[in-house]
Amino acid sequence: MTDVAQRAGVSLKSVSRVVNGEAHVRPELAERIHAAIEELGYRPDRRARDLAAGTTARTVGYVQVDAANPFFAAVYRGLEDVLAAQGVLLMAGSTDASPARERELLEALIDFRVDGLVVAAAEGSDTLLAREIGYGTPVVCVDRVMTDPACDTVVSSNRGSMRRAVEHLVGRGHERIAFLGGRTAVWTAGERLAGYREAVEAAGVPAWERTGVDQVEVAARTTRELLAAPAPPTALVTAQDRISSGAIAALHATGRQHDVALFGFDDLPFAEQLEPSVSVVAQDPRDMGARAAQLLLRRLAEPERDAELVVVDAPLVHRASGDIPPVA
Amino acid sequence: MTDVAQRAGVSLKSVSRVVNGEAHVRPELAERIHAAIEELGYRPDRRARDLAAGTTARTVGYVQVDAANPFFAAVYRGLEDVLAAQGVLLMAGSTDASPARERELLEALIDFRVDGLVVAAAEGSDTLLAREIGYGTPVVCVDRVMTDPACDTVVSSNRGSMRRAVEHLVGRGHERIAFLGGRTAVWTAGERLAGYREAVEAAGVPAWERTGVDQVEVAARTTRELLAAPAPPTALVTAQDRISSGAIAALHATGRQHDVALFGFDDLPFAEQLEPSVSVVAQDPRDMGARAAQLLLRRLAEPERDAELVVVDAPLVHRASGDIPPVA
DNA sequence: CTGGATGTTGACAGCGCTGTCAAGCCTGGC
DNA sequence: GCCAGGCTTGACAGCGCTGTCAACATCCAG
Repeated sequence: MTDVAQRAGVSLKSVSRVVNGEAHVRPELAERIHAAIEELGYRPDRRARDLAAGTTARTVGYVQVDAANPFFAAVYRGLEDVLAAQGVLLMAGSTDASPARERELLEALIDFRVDGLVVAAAEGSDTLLAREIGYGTPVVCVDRVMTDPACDTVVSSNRGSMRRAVEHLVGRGHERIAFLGGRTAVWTAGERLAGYREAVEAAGVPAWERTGVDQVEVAARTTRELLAAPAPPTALVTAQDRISSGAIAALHATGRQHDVALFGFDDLPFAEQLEPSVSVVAQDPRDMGARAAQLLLRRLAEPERDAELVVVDAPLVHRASGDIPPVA
Repeated sequence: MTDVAQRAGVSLKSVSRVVNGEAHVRPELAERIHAAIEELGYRPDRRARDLAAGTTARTVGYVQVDAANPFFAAVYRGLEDVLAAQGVLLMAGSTDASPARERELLEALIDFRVDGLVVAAAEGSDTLLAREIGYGTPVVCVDRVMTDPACDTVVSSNRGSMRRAVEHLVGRGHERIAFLGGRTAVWTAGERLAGYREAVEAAGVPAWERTGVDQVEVAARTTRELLAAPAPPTALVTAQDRISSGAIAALHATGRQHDVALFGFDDLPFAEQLEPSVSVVAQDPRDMGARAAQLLLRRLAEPERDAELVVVDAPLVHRASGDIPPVA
């Protein structure tokens, strides 16, 4: 900037004025400055500007479990959809469910003085987050619920949708419905399990639970074990996309895909084209991201408002696999 | 920081020393400062630190077409895999193939003084990018090639792999092989088309090209049109995942999936479980991202080295759909 | 007990920029 | 011709931090 000022033969302040489009600069002078900027390829330093003006960086930090996972990628896109329109940039990182990494990320983001944080990482350093909320940093939780302190939150209707999916299976006459779910320490996993339990209890059919499944391969192996049982389940409920993938792979590999009903949580690519097509509870992660961004923006505008909980309805998408009847 | 210094009764510089773990601070003093930091919940401001120390922000900008697209999300993850280990944070944005948005993003990223840029957006403001390279900003192109000035680049073996896929189809006896590709202004789309042409010309079978297909729905419609022709293609080659998705949907919807051979570019979720399972050229975008990050890191270390072109081999994954013979 | 080496601390300038404020200029109305 | 009022410009301080350097304290060898 000093170079630009020198080249144009003006003071720093005049350059600053031109760069920021302030009024009160003689057109002739402005032109000279523009020329100097052009020749030097000058771009102002946002960090210095924000520091000097006391403005925030207009950036938002996004902490997710895994950027390559379609769910989180879609949330990211949803955030971006609304944030980019406001000129807000995203800084993001994956935790791979490691609390240490989450802590590291959160701290790095805070050190950069992001305007707000969106956290889509189910487990982890609640304490650090709680503290940060205490200091007034706007935080929105996605797909995770924090109660102390309360925090703006966006979640799907995990429990209710899962319950309805299981009820559908019950309605088709199933009595041996196995549930494959993730680690129950994860809030959403717990909710979905609870939905399953509500449904089987209400129907008076036995609960058959396998939790702690968090990889495709484990889901496939578990499915094979289940199918090999003397009285195997006639229906499978898979509590998230990776588990569905594993179960579908196992079902196809053993040729049982037309015999065992399947209801998955999370929509799947090619769910329509698979044979049988697969019934799912379809979350809309992009929408969740967009809502999270809106919540964040609103909190930025009104810091004192009460924490808001947005529950996005995740509808059932009925396809063939959920309508397979129980075999005798 | 001033608050911390006051509370601990020391100078700013001592706090700075403790925060940065410099030597030459009496343990007792350090402890007092730590206590003050703890009580005040102080976190240093990275922007101010970088500014004062003249260090870079240790951030990398990633410009992609669409964060929700699995290919770009995987590249992102690959970048993160190697960058996070170096304590480098990513700032990313989607362009949706809009040059204006790309320009905006690039400028914003530059204003934040990122250490380097990774660009995975096929079309766009080469001029701005070229200029930035001229100013010495490290830039790595992924899935796009820029020649003037040369720039570190990571691409798949687009042309060769596509040629081999078509050759495989030819080897199975196909003579009516239709190609569904994206907009040829996009470098990768052009390369894949070129690979197709090489193969059909060598085999002496007619070229049958449909380009400019860039949405799932368009791909599906085009596929239906192709199949409705008097002498429909006996094999389809789809030049990217979204086109494959559309073609597969159309094939299944019309019940022709077992009659028409299909070879797709980009691996697909459930490619194995679909019936028929689908043959593809499998790019490894996560690896591409990792290599891009390595290239960037290397250039950061040695700014003067020649631009490097990394071609990642994209192997053919033979499954059932590529082996369907031509119907008479 | 002295000198030099080493350890500890803080004052101060300055990173690139903006806010404040005052100085100098021009305008038009009387 | 004079002055109030507005326009244009730049000097300067300071955002939160670090580098430099000088001041002072402490230690040990001779």
